[in-house]
Amino acid sequence: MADTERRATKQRRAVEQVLQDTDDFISAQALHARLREAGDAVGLATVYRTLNALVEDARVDTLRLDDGEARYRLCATAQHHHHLVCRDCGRTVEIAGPAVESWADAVAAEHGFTEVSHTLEVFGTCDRH
Amino acid sequence: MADTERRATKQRRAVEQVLQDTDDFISAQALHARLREAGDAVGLATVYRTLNALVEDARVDTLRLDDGEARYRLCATAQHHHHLVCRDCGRTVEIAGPAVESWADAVAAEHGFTEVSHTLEVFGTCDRH
DNA sequence: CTCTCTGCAAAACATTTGCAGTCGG
DNA sequence: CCGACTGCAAATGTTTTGCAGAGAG
Repeated sequence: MADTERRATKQRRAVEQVLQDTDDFISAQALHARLREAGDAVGLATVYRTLNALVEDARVDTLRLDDGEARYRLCATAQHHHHLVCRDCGRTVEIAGPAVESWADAVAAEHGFTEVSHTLEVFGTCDRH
Repeated sequence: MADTERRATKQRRAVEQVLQDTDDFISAQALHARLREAGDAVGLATVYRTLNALVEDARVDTLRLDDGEARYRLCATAQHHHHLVCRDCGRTVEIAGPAVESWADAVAAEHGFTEVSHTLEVFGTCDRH
């Protein structure tokens, strides 16, 4: 059920288009709203379904903030990376942290943990809004 | 509203007791269920209210997983730290990562970000369940 | 044609809130 | 006593799902 063939429908393309045009993380609700303004009448349920499919295919990243709303963003690179997100304007920069990766692995191994993975997000206020 | 005096009620003590007895992260729902089994009839709303109060007072940590359920855990130390969580048994180890802290600050500054904060959680499979 | 995908509305959840009554200090 | 705290139920907000119909291949 991972890469089962997926149809190229109008609404799927519309969702991907919005993601493409958005450099920052966007919530499903916001994405849906944007589609409506753009004239594309895509159902909210479809937006969720499409988003979940994309996440499953590892084509988008998910970010869970404390407000209970999940944010989605198209992955620029398929490889593992982190994000530097502006608290105010939402601008996002993809960052790599080689040192962090190995540190996490090391610490985990030290405690007898294997199959290590991790999540790391950096937040801040950017100067040029 | 931060450290406004807080009353020591039976239900508050019950919630803290469960947290005390739980070394791992636990969801509000699970905590509530555990209270019920224990005979303490504490309302779910009260559990949430108490948990939020504790978070506000920085006495517990919050962790948002991808299942949309927030997990809570009593802080061992008041200072900033991260967690190494076992995917299978939920065992949690508090870890410190001085290098990560400074790295995050540096990278953020490099991109013109200030007021930097971050979240970092490490997951893995621990050998001794 | 067939079988997946979509829309809509209802359902399912987690969490919050309004309010009257309770109880700690 | 007084006001903060609680319980319950209703309200909220997000995400999921059931089902009949639409459209891609």
